[in-house]
Amino acid sequence: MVHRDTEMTQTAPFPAQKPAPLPQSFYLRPTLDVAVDLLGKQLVRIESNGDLTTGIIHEVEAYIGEDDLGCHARSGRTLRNEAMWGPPGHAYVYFTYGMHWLLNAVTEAEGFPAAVLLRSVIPRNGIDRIRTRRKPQPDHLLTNGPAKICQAFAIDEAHNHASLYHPAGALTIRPGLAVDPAWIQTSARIGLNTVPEPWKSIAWRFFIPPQHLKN
DNA sequence: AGCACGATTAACT
DNA sequence: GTTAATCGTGCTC
Repeated sequence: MVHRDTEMTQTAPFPAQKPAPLPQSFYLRPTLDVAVDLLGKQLVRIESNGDLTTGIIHEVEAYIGEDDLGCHARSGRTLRNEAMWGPPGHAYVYFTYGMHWLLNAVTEAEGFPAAVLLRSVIPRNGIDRIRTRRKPQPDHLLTNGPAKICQAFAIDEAHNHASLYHPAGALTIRPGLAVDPAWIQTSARIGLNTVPEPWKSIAWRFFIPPQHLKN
């Protein structure tokens, strides 16, 4: 299989030069720890034809258990949300607003529903492909939203339950940039408009302002 | 069976 | 700042 890339600076073939995916054990930890540690990591999409698209994760949110009234698990296990009860390190991809897909990484032990929503990445490889999939706009607006990521990386229901740690997987998360803890900011989670307190305001959103990641 | 709404986005005033 | 788009899901009747 030939791996192609649009970056002029890319010389060695993928994945030889790329680090191995984060192991499943990375995700088998408290969700808040996983969320913080996902900042600076690389989201890596390899399509069946070898096309490579990657980006640096810099904004995430944690959703933790049935007691978290902002989490889809609040209404119990259903066909839609069952991936959150599954093994850690797999994808939970769901459809919302009648048109958008959103990507989460499942965390904690199998049987406990929790996940980290990927809200924003900075494109690294495959920017031309991202520009094609997204509507024309400035680069900094191409992947700065959870549904934008899925559109830019061609992620949909086919990836629900998929492993994020299998080296040959279509969708993996791999080591990326070193992160200075001082860069990390927190806030309430976005879009939980009708969720009761304290869940609406709890600071389970973690992000790094993009200027820190200009490497 | 019907209905309100969503872990959003883009376009609009 | 506001709002349409667009439909699967979960809740009510």
